[in-house]
Amino acid sequence: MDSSRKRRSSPTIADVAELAGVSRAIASRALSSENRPVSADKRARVLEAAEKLGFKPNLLARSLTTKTVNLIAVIVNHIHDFSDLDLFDLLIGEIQSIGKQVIFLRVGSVERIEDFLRNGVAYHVDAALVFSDFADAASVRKMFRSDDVLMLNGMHDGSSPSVVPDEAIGIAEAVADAAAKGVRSAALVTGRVSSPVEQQRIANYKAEMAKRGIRLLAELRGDYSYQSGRLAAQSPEWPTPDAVFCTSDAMAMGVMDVHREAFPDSNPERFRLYGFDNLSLTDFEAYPISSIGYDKGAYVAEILRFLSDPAAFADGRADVTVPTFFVPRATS
Amino acid sequence: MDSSRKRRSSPTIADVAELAGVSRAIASRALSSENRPVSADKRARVLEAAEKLGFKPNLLARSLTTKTVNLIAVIVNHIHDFSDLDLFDLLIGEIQSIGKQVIFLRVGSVERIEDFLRNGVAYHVDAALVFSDFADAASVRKMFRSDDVLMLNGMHDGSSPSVVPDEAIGIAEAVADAAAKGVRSAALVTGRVSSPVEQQRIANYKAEMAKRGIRLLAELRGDYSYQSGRLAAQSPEWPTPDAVFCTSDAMAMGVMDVHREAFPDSNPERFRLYGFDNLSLTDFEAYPISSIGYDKGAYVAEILRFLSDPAAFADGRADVTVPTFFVPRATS
DNA sequence: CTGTTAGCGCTTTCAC
DNA sequence: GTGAAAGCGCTAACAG
Repeated sequence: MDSSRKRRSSPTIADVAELAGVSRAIASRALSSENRPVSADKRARVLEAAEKLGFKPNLLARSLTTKTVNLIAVIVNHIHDFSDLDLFDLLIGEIQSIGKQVIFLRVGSVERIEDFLRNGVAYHVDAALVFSDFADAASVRKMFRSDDVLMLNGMHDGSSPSVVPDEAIGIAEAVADAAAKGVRSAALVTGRVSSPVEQQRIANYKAEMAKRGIRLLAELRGDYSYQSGRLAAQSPEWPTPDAVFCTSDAMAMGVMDVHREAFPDSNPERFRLYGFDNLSLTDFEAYPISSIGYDKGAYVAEILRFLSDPAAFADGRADVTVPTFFVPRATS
Repeated sequence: MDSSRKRRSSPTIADVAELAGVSRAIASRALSSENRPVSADKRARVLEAAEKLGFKPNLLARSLTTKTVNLIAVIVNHIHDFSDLDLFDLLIGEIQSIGKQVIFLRVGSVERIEDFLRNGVAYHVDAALVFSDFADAASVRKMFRSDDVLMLNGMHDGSSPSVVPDEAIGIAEAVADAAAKGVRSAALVTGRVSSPVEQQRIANYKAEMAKRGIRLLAELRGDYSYQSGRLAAQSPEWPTPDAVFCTSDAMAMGVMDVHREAFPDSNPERFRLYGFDNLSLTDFEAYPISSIGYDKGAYVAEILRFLSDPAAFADGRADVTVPTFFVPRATS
């Protein structure tokens, strides 16, 4: 009579134990992925019972005792900030392959961060991967009550580790390529300068250009978007440089289209064009833009290394970098 | 002496209650978003204590009793299947705005689905949104032990509701546009025909073409990608049609590039070109492809309507549709 | 190896 | 209004 309790909701481990004729503890052990001590026959009985009942553990309940949820928060800006979709496809796949799940937090502004902080959703994740540059490490640690925060937005304080592409390498290669081809002057089309990554990127370009004796004729400010690239190219301040360096491929596409339009038959091109990000788009024939990229696999591998042992990762004091490289295409 | 327990981990509701000098039950009620009965002064004391301690409720523990986690699973294929990023940006934002979070499940194949089924991660979500066409409704319901499954992949059984763009409308408009411009013959470049959505899409094109007296000269099979569009256009079977209908914008881009290359000066174009998806890419000057799209806001609104009251949504027996429309651009 | 016993942090009866 | 107490489903001691 009492065995008919738990009518409608899904079977619990207690049901499995009862059916198998063992204690809950034994059932728990038999079902555990780790190798807990259980006699062979009881394990078999438990497994059979679980199968028969269609038992699925309640991971929330489990996490209450184990203090681990197998949930990773990925914090991004608006999603079109993903300069590279492939990266996230790879990342999510890899995270899943180590048995964890990804919970996406889209944080389009500083206020939203405050919002989450106040309402406290999605705490208790095992770790947080921060791509959004609206969040600093301290805020995120506070937000998730966790020290396992990996900064991927170019920011880092002393306490949280970070992984960043080493942009200096690719930029040096690109500028060297230009110099080798006789470029003496250039324009720089930039993105949101509020971002520390962007500031560093611009500084790298300037340093390399100075080193190679390339004169900076103008610095046009965009926002990484195609439209902002178009606007820059149409701006009255637009100079007549030997080369144009854009801090995003989308902006380079905009620049390219404006000039295709203005000088439909210009052949050879009026300037050498360099983008940044190495979007898969640049493999399209209409936008064969030389760019700067990095090995997504290596990058994700570092992230996974962090996830599988955050403490060890942080131990390596310095922030981890992944090298970038220049990818020549038709526009240079 | 005992008040110093709970040293390092985050404060629990018991800590708050203790500091406020009330019982845990009172603290729970005072902190609840619903209006539970608590005297004003105790509520104030609790709120103050919570603030002071930086208390954040453990949502997992809460969900153990409330049976609701405020977690929505979004199940996708590989991420580049997102024919439209904007959609997911919008979707995640909206879901967050109703206080829920998104957990992303990337399921690249049927085997992966089985995998999840066995390991049973991420159960107990409140609802699942299925974009992946590797999962049928029954599997997903089983997978999540939940009836609150919304099919967005074009599949549906009798039990789970669905939302789909009504492609017939936009396709009819596109074919009508072609017919009005004197198109008498056409080629069709298709995607993965294993997908039911694609099958329906193709059927729609054929029906409309028949209706308008447009002859189908060839049906080339691609996989939605740019490269497959290029391949189709280079195929020996490529006819000389008045128009080319592609079931994705990316394929149309590939077709366009191949022909730009083959006939650099062809002006007017040798055929009218129609894509599908209305990618934001088609706003780029280099790919001004006429396409078929739908209102993402309306689509997401329907999804949200489901999320806020799944039972009511399912009540309206029929599957919900969102109209598509033709978006003319330079290529038609 | 096994079962009993405590909880994890929170909400919710149910009496007062 | 309030608090004591009973769980939610699971795992982790601790004795046997």
